[in-house]
Amino acid sequence: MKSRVQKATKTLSPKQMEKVFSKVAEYFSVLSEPSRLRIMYAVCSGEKSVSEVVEICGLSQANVSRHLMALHKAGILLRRKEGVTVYYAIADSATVDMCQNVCTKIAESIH
Amino acid sequence: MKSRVQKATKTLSPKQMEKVFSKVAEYFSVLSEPSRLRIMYAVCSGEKSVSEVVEICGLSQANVSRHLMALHKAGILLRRKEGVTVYYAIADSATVDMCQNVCTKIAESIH
DNA sequence: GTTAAATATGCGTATATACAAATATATGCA
DNA sequence: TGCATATATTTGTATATACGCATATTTAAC
Repeated sequence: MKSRVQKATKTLSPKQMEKVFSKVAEYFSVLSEPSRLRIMYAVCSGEKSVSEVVEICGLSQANVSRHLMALHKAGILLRRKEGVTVYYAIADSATVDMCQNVCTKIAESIH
Repeated sequence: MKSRVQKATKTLSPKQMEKVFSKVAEYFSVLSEPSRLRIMYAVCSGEKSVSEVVEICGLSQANVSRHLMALHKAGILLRRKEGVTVYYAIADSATVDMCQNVCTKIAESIH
């Protein structure tokens, strides 16, 4: 962590470092709920509407809506409105790759 | 996320999938606190004792102890006792790499 | 405008956890 | 044994947030 963070934050003050850590913590926080990971799993195969995610995940509409919004506000999902329907899609495949890696590692450790 | 997770979980039942998501959520949860990220930053440059981390991070001893323990229980840090001193070190450099990537991306996106 | 469908939001409750302060435990040494 | 140091834990309080339920908002069709 040190070298690359320092490279990216070479000119950052301790206060700015704190700000980065705070933002990174928020980012991980969004991914720290099983329901949201389920939703990510549903969306990562392709853009989905709220209703479709509700159908796939079996969660309540209110919860799905809120979780999708949280993922969107964190910059993890894109949001596109078409009529009354709202579609969400992965914003950055790097996030999905990261989740893939963690899931794989943990799935293996469970076996 | 789909292809690789499915590859790793090809034979997993929905219940087992839930278990994986639950574990992954716990994993991200441990990394979703600024204090713990600060501690990770301190430890990733090399094994550190609890007191050293207290000194570096400026957090209370009780908090550092608990955070280090949480990171250890999540499998992120190794724990080694030598006399009264307890040393913690990065267990898997992949975790640090992941934090590096996220930190870099977010540090760039700030300014 | 009225209605229906899709999505978002307000509110109350339950749960989780970070932190501070005090205390407990463990180890090494005289 | 007694004491000092290092680490861990307990307890209380404050804060955050997931969920269920009800309701509001938005848009399209009529």
